[in-house]
Amino acid sequence: MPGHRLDPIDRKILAELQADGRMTNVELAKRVGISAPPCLRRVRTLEDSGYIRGYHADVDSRELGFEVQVFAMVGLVSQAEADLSAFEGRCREWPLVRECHMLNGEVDFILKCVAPDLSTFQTFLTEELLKADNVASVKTSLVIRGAKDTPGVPFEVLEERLSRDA
Amino acid sequence: MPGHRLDPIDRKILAELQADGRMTNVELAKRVGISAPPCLRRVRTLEDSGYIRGYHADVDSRELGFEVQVFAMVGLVSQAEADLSAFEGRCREWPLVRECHMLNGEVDFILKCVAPDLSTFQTFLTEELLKADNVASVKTSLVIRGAKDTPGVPFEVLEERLSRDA
DNA sequence: CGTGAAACCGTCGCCCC
DNA sequence: GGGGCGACGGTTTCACG
Repeated sequence: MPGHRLDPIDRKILAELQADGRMTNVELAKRVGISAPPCLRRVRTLEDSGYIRGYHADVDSRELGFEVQVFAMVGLVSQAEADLSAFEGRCREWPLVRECHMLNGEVDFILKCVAPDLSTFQTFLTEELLKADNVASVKTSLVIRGAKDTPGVPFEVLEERLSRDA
Repeated sequence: MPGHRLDPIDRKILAELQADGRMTNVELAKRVGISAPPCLRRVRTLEDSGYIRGYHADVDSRELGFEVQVFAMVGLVSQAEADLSAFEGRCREWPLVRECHMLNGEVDFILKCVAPDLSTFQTFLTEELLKADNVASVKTSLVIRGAKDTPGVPFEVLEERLSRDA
């Protein structure tokens, strides 16, 4: 249900499951201060209403052999809606592209890519991305090192804002 | 090559837990073709050795009230290592900054930020980021819409590469 | 890596406010 | 409406072969 506001217990549940997605329900219930059955009911409701999209193990991509991470700024020839959608669809099919966001300003899209090595990425760049329909320009920036990569959302900011508005 | 210490069962475990981090151990064991106890031992080993950094619920930030997502390109005055580290440390303390990557090329850092609304972000931009020590320039791009945001790593690419090298 | 057993947990029905 | 209690079945997690 859109617009349904969450109470403080729901927000605590989301914050706890974001921090540790494998927490048992009894541990979660203890932390949010209710007993297990109603806690599980709340979690199911949050899942069904879309607040929780899923649960994922956070895998270390570098240790697994993905040593290259690249941001690519893409400009298109045509910005007609059908052409934007077509490009987005292509991005969804490329496994090396992990994120694709449409931006305002001079560039049309930003892509976050990973690859096992530079030559794999360059093959993708020259053979796939640059040859794709409607692509006018691509500027790539290699990630030299990662300084912060926090999954999820800052609940502290949300709580602060809610208490300020109250 | 990294990833070589992992056998096919370990890689299957990682792929399954990345797709569904709350999968029960018995279900996971069934999918990878071994019984539950050794499967759990493998998972613990993968956690301890850093291949699995953690488990997180994937929370819908927009539905929670974070309606603004921004990429910020930051140029610094000094690129001396101490100054780079100092800036990275500041990014880690800003809750609105979810990711901070050091790049090659004309810009020094790319930041991915979220905020409840534009005015919250603009306050952060003008009062925090632009006033921070050593910051020379900041160019921001608002995310108009997200087209793809896949957590994790493309295991398909890894498997293809391993079989090609074999 | 597999088997068995014990402790724990997820889940349901029912009762309460 | 949401929260608590109790019980059943499945799961986690040992020790051992």
